Amino acid sequence: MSERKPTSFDIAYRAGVSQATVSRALRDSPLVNEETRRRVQEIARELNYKVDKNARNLRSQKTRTVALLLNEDHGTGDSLINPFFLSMVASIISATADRNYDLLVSFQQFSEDWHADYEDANRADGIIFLGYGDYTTYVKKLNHLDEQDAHYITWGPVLPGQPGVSIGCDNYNGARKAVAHLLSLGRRDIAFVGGIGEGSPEFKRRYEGYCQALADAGITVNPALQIDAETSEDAGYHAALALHERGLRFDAVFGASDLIAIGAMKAVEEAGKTIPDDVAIMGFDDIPMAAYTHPPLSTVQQNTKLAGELLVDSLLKLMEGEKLESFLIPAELVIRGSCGGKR
Amino acid sequence: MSERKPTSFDIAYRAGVSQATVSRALRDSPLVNEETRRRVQEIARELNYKVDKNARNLRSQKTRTVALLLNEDHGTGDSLINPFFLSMVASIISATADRNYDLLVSFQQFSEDWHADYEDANRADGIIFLGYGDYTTYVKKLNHLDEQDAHYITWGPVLPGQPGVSIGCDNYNGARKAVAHLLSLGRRDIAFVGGIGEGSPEFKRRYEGYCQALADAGITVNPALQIDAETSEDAGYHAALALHERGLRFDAVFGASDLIAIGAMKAVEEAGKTIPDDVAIMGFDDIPMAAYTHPPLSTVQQNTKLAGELLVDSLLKLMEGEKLESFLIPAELVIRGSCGGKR
DNA sequence: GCGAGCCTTTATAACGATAACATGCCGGAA
DNA sequence: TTCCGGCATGTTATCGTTATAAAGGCTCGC
Repeated sequence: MSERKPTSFDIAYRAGVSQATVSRALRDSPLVNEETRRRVQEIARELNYKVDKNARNLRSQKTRTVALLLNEDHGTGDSLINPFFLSMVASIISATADRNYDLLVSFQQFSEDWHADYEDANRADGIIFLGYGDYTTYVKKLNHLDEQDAHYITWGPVLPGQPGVSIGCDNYNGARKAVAHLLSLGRRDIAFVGGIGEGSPEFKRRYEGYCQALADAGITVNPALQIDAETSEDAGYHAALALHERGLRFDAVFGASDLIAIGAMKAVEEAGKTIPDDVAIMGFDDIPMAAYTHPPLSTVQQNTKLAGELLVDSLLKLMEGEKLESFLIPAELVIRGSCGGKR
Repeated sequence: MSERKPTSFDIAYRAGVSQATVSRALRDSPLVNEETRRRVQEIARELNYKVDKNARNLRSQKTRTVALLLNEDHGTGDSLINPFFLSMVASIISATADRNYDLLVSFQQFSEDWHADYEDANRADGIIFLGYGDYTTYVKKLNHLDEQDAHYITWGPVLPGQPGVSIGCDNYNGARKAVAHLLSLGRRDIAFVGGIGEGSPEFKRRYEGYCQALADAGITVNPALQIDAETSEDAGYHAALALHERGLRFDAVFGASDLIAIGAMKAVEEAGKTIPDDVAIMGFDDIPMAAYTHPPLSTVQQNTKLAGELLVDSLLKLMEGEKLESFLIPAELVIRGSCGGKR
């Protein structure tokens, strides 16, 4: 077919103008005459010419590319990625495409030097972080990024003194609403399944919302009803099982995530209790599966579409030098069958 | 912090060698002395130097980047992406990261000139296509890619005379096994929900497997039991409803995809039938939700992890000039509750 | 003792664009 | 007529690498 990829020189030759004019014409520069521009663009189309992004980026020192770094243990076995993150990824792909940016997706794996690997290497103008292993070490890395004046945005907790700009879900009020709802249905002994250490500040914040809702109702929090679990179905299952084996009574389980809640459902049923009559279940995230569990899982919905758009838009603003504040997205309660009706 | 990004010249200066030597040393070229290499690499580390990817790519005309193009109508509303594709995306992200390649993800949207936009623009060395709208127009576009000697691989049907190399699921045998299983359980009137036109060859192939299984059992295919539906829960719901309104008797539904099957489940239940006693349900894909429906959906599992790895590996081989044949991945039956037991 | 050949390194030319500066032309004010 | 400013374009430098050619030094054989 074509001998060689056409360059701007080829177009310049055919159009009878200089190469610089071609470059300008193709970028719709006002410095070039309307008529010349049309001619140049016409020829470019004919030759199927496309600007070499590497050359452009090298010269202009911009990439119009955003990197998305996922922190998930994808290595071990075929452990699937958290469906909630997957929704976020989809939304971010959409949002970047809509804004005419390229998106580079990878896992935060081997290398730890994110900034160097992406921004310094001129592969991207900014980075979106999705997921953090342990929060404390994560913050250290983010501080390192700040020192290097990297452009990045994180999805996750919004805490005072936190490095960088973060977009997150209003975990506190979301959890509070959810627990308030359970209380309004007559539940009193509500278990909280999810780790609340410093390493997982979002769950902790949800726990605080949980505590506040109880306090609002004049109920004292029973620490024995809280049990740690990371966000997986398995962990939720085992935690709920352990809770049961402790011999504790509870008439509701608030899972710190849908996966946990779904695992807990399994444990509750295995213990011979019915959902929602004996035990009401409430989750957090609203992953696609939530609507399909039996009974369908009531949960706190995170708006992933909005989240993706906000992340991308905010990052672009940061890249333009704008100063931004971290931002919390309100969470909505989605009532399905698992929390039952009034009793 | 740092005034300016260090370049290979900075390292050269400190190491007391020429810039070219630095470049070679960092690439572990055998042309450079062991001692010099160590010194150069040491200094590079100290300065936090990273090769500028744009410069490198421009010069070497390679990007070590793969583009993943999704074909899904993400534009309209908040229609979520098919969960099956999402699993594929996750697997492809993993596979490219493992192979030390970068992955550019986008939607096939505005532009139609994929090759030009990615390979010609030197943004990627090859393209992975996931999803195709209408197959016939899709093939036309692929033919255009061939003319331009593009490097690409597609996920989807494997048909004779098809352009390029394709990796896909063994739809025919997967469907055949699934229907054979339904037959073995005593079902006789099995409906097929899914479009079987030229525009959706994979569903068509599944239908052929369905027909073959029936033929194997000496049952003549009843065309009235097939009804078109695109792959969405809604479409499956309405199709199954229509089937029911036709006044047809059926004791099983084979959905061409899990989403369709899940929609059909809803319709079947609304019609007052129980699953699986009155109507058995079988899906195809094994999306994450399949395990959570009520009853859990029996389905034909596509191995997305393997698929992603094969796609990436094959594309890399193609990029190296290797000739490859299209390949079908065997599909496994996953028996859950929705198809019931023997009767 | 001198050229051949190997090892290592330097010097210089791409790669294909954009940015900055210089030029030529034309019309209107002086 | 002359000069200046704006418009359209051309010229040249530059981005930071990798690739290629050239060159310096050192050993070795004759």
